[in-house]
Amino acid sequence: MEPEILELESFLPYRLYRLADTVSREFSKIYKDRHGLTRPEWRTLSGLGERGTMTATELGEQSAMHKTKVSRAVAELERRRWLTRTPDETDRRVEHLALTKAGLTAYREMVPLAKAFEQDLLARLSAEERTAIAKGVAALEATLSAS
Amino acid sequence: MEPEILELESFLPYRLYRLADTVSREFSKIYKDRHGLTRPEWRTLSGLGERGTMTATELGEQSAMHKTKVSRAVAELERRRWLTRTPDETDRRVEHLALTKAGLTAYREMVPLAKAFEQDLLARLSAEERTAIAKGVAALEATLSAS
DNA sequence: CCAAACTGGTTTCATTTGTAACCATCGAAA
DNA sequence: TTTCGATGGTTACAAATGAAACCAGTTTGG
Repeated sequence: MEPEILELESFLPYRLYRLADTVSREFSKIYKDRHGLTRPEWRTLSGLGERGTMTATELGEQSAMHKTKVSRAVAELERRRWLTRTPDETDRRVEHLALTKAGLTAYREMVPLAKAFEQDLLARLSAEERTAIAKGVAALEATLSAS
Repeated sequence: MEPEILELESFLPYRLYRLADTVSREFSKIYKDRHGLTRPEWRTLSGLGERGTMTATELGEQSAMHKTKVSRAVAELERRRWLTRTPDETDRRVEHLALTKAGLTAYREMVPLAKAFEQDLLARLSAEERTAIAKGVAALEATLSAS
């Protein structure tokens, strides 16, 4: 074990990134092929589908996107008429976003595909491995959100 | 549990991506602040520092980068005189890349910082949590490289 | 009240990225 | 051999991203 060498293969930040990149790339094929969505657009669709109504700021918090990404994704989904904006009654800076019928249809079509993707991935692991990844990821999330 | 809703917060691809993004962003500050490196440049430096000599293709495989990223990173490090290219004797398409003294110095400066970063991250977890993340990530890596 | 600081959201501009086309070289098969 | 498909690597172009400036509206402290 030479101290001056870093083994990239076992370096956690690198491994996490590569893993997430691979999984995310694979999954993105689904919404890209299906609807030509970008990741920010998919997350926006997904967030609104799940929660019903959100503001752009809330969307950014929920899905860990920079506000410019949210802004552009919302603009694109609006252009497709997949969502509408409703001005807030009391604060005129704020807009409440919600999916249209068309947006909801697309979302409902995506949900089973997303779940199937996750299931397929997890099905290749043993029960202990599934527990391990869940526990490990949760632990890291916890420390990172704390700091 | 409504079947038509996807909970983004517990969706593995999303969680992995967010986690990796957060960690990677945090870590990138180190090499960005220090040397103004991009991620592909850091990986190239790191790969060559670890292995000594590699071709661009090998670099791409080792660090999971598309060949255009490798190409550009190598060009930049060469511009800085952190690496040199040596034509292969028998195959004139291939170049063997190696760090110069300056490149090696930068690498050696980075290694302890990278290790400290990883240690700090892992130190916030319990022993079981560390085992869990290692096991879980390894299991996912294994199934993904298999498929 | 009113100025200053702040917040929600958009736009601009420079940088990074991905895709595909490309050039040169190599290897295999006819 | 010649030719044709694969391979190492670069480049060109379009799309995605991040940082910072920006606009409008809101809050706060004097």
